[in-house]
This record gives sequence, structure tokens and C-alpha cells, in this order.
Amino acid sequence: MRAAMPPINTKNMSTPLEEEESELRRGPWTLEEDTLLTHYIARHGEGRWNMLAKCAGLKRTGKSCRLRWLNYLKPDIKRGNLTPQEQLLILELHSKWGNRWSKIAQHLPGRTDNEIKNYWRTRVQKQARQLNIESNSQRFLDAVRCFWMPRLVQKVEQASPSSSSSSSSSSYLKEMCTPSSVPSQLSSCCTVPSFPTFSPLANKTTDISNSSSVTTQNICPTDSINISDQTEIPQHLTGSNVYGHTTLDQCYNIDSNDYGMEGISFASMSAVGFYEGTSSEGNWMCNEMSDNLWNMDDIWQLRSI
DNA sequence: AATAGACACAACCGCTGCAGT
DNA sequence: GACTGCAGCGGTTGTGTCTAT
Repeated sequence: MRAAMPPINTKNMSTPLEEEESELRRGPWTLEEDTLLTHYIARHGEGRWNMLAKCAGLKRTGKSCRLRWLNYLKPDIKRGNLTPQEQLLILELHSKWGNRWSKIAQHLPGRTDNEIKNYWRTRVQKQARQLNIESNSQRFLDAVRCFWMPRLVQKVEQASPSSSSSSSSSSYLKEMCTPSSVPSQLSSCCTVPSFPTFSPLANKTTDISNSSSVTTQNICPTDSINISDQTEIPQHLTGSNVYGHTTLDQCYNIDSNDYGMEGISFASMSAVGFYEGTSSEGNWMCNEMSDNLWNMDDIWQLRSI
């Protein structure tokens, strides 16, 4: 546990200027401060934050006021968990722009750069750490594109099957997951007949992770990506748009109930070369990554139950 | 029930770029 | 061109809450 240190206020010295500064409040905002700020902005609009802070009678820096308004008080801020669509968009945009949080936030109405940044740091980077992959590495990017995003696409399409064909995030992903966008490293490493296209017209979008009939999940040691399943294989993941052609019985078994990251045995992955394989860099993901490994969305939902 | 550790997120800090003087 | 103040951005930290033991 991180030590809960009180914020060090280095402005407790006694020069006149610093005395003034020492009156500045820090830390959590009170309801009264929020009200003051909200009312002032309602009357005078936002901007010129330093002046605003003074005029509104707030003992805060302009910076602090701006942040409070933009990240918390602004009326159009969306609260609650990020939807699969939003997660999808974040992953996609981050793969494009990197840590340009404010730029990414512009494409997610109602979400702040701070929120997106926090999401990335707490959820996405956590998974990268657990996999011993640098979150800014190409490997991780490939993993996100190949496994995480498709899972989210499924989620999105399950959530809105009727509107999925016009879903912007869905079409985004279809584009992302077409062969042209598959990283060369990936396409060369995987004997993927064709990268999956996530057809919104697929009338069956069985969620492997949610299927009670699933008995096994697999980490495939072969050269092919395999997210197939012995019992229920989603239509859109098979047939003309296949991840792989390896059958289930060629793969390792993982307890079907272990859909959480926590349940995955990383040691066993290591045993088949998941971590070590720099010499087989190109095969790292195809060989050992399983669909359930990237079932983040389900994991988070389960965690919240 | 108590406690430690993990997690999530609000808030702060430092830096950069830009506009005004 | 140099200086100053401000806004905005991304990284980091502090702390309340949740979860596991």
C-alpha cells in the first residue's frame, strides 16, 4: 500500500507573496467551492481562470479551478463506466496517436482526458504489466488489435445488434481488423488464412466467455491463432473469416471457468514460451495467446459483481 | 471484525506553446 | 527579440473505497 502522505505544502514560508499563496486551498473540493465555481461560470462563462478564481472568491489557483470544471463540474460530462464502444475507440485512437489524451478525448463526447488517461493507466497498462509486455510496445499494440478489440467489437454488436451495421466504432474496428491494417509482424507470424472480419450481419455472435456450454479454452501452441472452441464457435470467427484452423484438441486446455486474468496461469504460458520467445518474436502472440486471455471486458464486469 | 493490499480516480505538478506587451 | 502570464497537456501522486485474507 502506498504511504498516505499528506501533501507537502512548500509554501509555508513567510515572504509576503508566499503568505498570500499559502492561503490557497488544495486538495478535495468542497460542495461550497463547487457551487461558487459553477455559479460564477454560469453567470460569466469560463476562461481567464486566474481572474475567475479571484472574482469567484475561491482560494484556489486558476489552474485548479479549470481542472475542477473541466473534469468534474461541466454539465456535459458523462459519468459511469466506459462503454465497450468507448473502450474500443480509446484503444483504436491510442494505437493511432499514443498518449495524446486530450486529442483522444475530443472523440469521446462527455469524457475527459483525465478519465481516459486513468482508464489507460489502471486497466490497460495493468494488463500489459501482467503480461510482461511494455504497454507502448508493438507487441502490446498487436495484442490489443488482434484480441482485445475483436472482443469489444463482439460486445458492441451484442449490445446493439440492430444498429451495429451503422455503428461507427464497429465499422472502425472492421477497418482496423482488415488485413491491410494487420501489423506485418502479425500477419507474417500467423498462418491466418484471412484476418477476421467482424460482420455486423453475422446473426450469431456467441460470446465464448459467456457461453455456459463452453468446456475448455485454449492456448494454442501451434503457429495459428486459435480462439476456436470445441462447442460453440461464433460464426463470424469461423468459416470465411477465421482466426486459425487449428482445432481445439491441438491446444492446451484451461479451466473454462477461469475467464479472469487472475485465473490464467502465466507460469504455464511461460512454460510454452510466452515470455521468453524473443527469438520467435513473431510468433509470441499467435502461439500462446488465447481469446480468454483478452477477455478484459468480461473480466472487469465480473470483478464489479 | 480487523487488517493489508489493490484499485480507481480526483487533483496536483511541471513543462510547453502561444499571445500580448 | 525578450519577457511575462496564461491555457493546456501529460505525468504523477494522494486518498477514499473495495476486496481478500
